[in-house]
Formats: sequence, C-alpha cells, structure tokens
Amino acid sequence: MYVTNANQAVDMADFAQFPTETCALPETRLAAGAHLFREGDAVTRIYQVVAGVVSLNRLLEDGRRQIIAFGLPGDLVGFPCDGRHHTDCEALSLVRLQPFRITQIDCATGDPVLRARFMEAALHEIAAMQDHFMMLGRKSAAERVASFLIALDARTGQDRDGQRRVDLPMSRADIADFLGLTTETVSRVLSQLRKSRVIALDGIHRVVFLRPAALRALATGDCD
Amino acid sequence: MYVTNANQAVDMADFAQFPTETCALPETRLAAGAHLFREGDAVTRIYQVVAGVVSLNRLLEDGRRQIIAFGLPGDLVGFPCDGRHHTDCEALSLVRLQPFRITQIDCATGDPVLRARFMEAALHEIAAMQDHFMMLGRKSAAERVASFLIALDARTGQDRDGQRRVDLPMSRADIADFLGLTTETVSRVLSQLRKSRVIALDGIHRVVFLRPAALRALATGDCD
DNA sequence: CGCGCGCGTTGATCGCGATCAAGCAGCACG
DNA sequence: CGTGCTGCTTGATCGCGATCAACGCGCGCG
Repeated sequence: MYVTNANQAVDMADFAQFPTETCALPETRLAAGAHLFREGDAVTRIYQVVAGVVSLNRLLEDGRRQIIAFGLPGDLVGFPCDGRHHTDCEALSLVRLQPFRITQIDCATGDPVLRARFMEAALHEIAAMQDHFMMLGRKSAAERVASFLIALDARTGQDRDGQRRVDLPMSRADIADFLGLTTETVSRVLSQLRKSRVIALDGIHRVVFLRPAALRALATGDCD
Repeated sequence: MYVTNANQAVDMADFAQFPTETCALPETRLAAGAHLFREGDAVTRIYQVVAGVVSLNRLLEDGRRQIIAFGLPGDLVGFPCDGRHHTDCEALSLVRLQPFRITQIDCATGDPVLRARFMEAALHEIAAMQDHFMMLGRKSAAERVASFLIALDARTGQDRDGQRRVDLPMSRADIADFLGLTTETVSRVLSQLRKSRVIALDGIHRVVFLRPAALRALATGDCD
C-alpha cells in the first residue's frame, strides 16, 4: 500500500506469487519518466509494482501538481472509477510491473481470490489516504517531512550498523508535491534535521536515522 | 461518494432499495453530536446514510482535527481496514442509517450484488479523496471554499427562482476542519464572496449562488 | 426582561512557508 | 579539460492564513 504511515506496511508482495495462469499477462517494464497511464484513460489493466517506483499525480490547469501516492514494490496501482483512471501514473525509475486484466476483478466473471485481494488493497489504500489527509491539512512542514521519512522507512528502510537507513528514490520536487510543500522548504527541513543531528544525509538520495525517537516525536507533534 | 467534486455525484440511494431480506437489519437513528463509531473500533457493520449528515474525523494527540469526509444521504460509511475503523464517525444532525453486516461483504460468504456495490462505492471514495488531496495540498483558501460549495451544490443543491441554493448542514468549524483552514478564514472568505456578489447568505446555513460561473472559475483557479 | 453562552464575524498582528534569486555540486558532452 | 545543464541548497523578502482579541447576534432560561 501506499507510502503514508507505518501501519500500512502489510506485505502485498504475494500478489506476484499467483500462478502465472491466473495472471496470464507477461511482466512489463517502463523507463524512468515514462507514463503508465494518464487521467481520463480507460482502465483495461491494473498493475502491481514489482520493482522500482511510480507516482500517481493530479494536475491543475495552471500546472500545480499534487502527488497522491508513491507506488512501491508490492503496491497495486490503477484502481478504476467508472472505468476511468483518475490520476496520471509516471515511472520515477526503471519499473517492472505485473499487469492484471480488469476483467479478472469484475464481480460477475474473474478470479474470486484475486478479487478479494483487490478489495483488500483498495480498503488499505483508503486507510492510507486518510493519514495523508491529516498530513496535508493539519501538519507543519517539519512534521510532514518527518512523517514521510518514517512512513518510507517502514516500507523500504534497511538496518545497517544498527542504524536505520532509507533511500529516497524520488526527487526533492516529487517529495514536495507529495507533501504539499515546495522543493525549497523540503530542502530546508532536511538541512535543519541534519544540523540538529536527527538525521544524516548519505548522498542526496539516502537518509540515515541518527535519532529515530526525535524524528518520531516530530512526526506526531509530541515535541512540544 | 463523499463531498468532494461534481463528478462524484453518482446516485447511491438505490442501495437502500435492496429488499429488506438482504439488509436484514433495521434502520437506526443517531442524535446530533453522537458517535457512530470511533477510530480503532472493530468493524461489524457498515452503514448507508439515509437522512442527515455525518462526519468522518481523524484527531491528532494535541487536538488538531481533520475531517476526512462528510457522509450525506446515499453515502456508505465505515469501510474497514484490517477489521478496524480508521476514523471517528460523528452525527452532525439527527441521522438515519441503514446498517449492513460486514459479513455480507466478505468474499467467501455474503451477497454478490451487495459486494459489487460495496466495491464500487470504495472505488468512488478513492477517486473522491484524490480531488480532496489537490484541495488540501495545492489550493488557496478561496479556491478551497469555492470548490467545497460547488461540490456540495452538486450533491444537495436546489433550484429556486432560477438560482442554485445549497444548505450548509455543518458548522463553520466543521467546514474549516474539512478544508484544512481555520473558522476565521472560512468566515472571511464567505464574507468576501458575499461582498463581491458571487454568493449571498440566506441565514447562516444557506448559500445562494449569484454568479455560479465566477465561483466555478475561482474553484479551478481559472480566475487569473 | 435580563443574562449567559455558543457560534459567527471582524479587526490587528504575527509567523511559516512561498517566492524570488543566487550559488553550488554532479554529470554528460565535445 | 572546459562547458553547460539539471537538481539541490541557501539566502532575502513577501504575503497568506493563523493567531489573538473583541464584538455581535440568536437563543434558551430563570
């Protein structure tokens, strides 16, 4: 499920473990920057991300962008509504995808086990989006960035030398558009966290958690 | 389909038209201010709002509140995630509700038609939330209020003397918590729209659209 | 009728994050 | 090796919406 908070970190990877007979469609690849689908497109497939990262975007006429969710390995993307996609989906890196025919989801026909999984994924996505709402509507810039790092850590964080490390596979602009901020503000908050020894930056795209408790307190607003 | 934008205004009222045998549960009522369920509660029922309005809320430890959605007549509320509710649900007025057993939704057992309706409702909710994201992340205060009025009009607006009218069944504080603003800002924006003759206020809880086109332009940011 | 209370409105000020701008680091290219 | 480009960082300033405060209005109640 989508990058939003820790309790969403249910492992969906077993989706891919369905026998290929039920999948019936070969894995596809997408280069960084390419679009998997766009808002308004008719939905014929839904996809499970096998490797890489995608973003689900909404655009306003004047160019303002909001990233609804990042799709990480295990996530399902492409939920239809009235047969149409309601976001753009863009690859942020080289992405491998397992497609499923939308007809396999329809209630009349289709595989009941796959359908149940699909339902479960949709309900998890709703819960994940609810956390994201709190972030966008009520949290400060620092709280948003801290929440984001913690959510990403819960999904893809690694242990190394007893410290948590997390890769940021997306640009600062992508993070900003996800959090409802600007790239400048994201950069400033990360610098501030670095200066106060809460995190360290190991290159642009890797964060080391030096004081995870402080980060967690910041994320939930308990720091006052 | 929660109050979010016009293209969500699919009529869900036919949910209630299922023969009572499939419902099997009697309609319930809830007084204004009472809670239907709270975050963390085990999910045994989902509910369709028959009359009145409910809000789905998230709270932060320090009291900050975000309203995820308003549940208007026809809407389904109480989507489970891992068997738990992930929001509070509070009645904003006297509410009538049609409960459904969650077991009727499970894939193994349960009514397939009801299950398909439930799936459709969940997918619509996802799409509606995506619009709300753009609102919270990227729109100005005036754009948020205008978008809200237009979305509410699409759901519950009335024609009267050739003018659209819409009731606001919730308080200014509820609107503010839905839009990620403060009550003062909501009040100021409404006053501004009134002074510029875009809307008129017929009492505290009713808005008349004087210049719907201007309101629509404001909502989408086309006014520049 | 007087009073208190909750909710909404309006005004004054503050501060966070956006905006505008400059500089820097990494990297592909000839 | 130099050059240009792109993405990230940092600084200076601005403005929107939050905050703090006062007031008005409707309404229930003694």
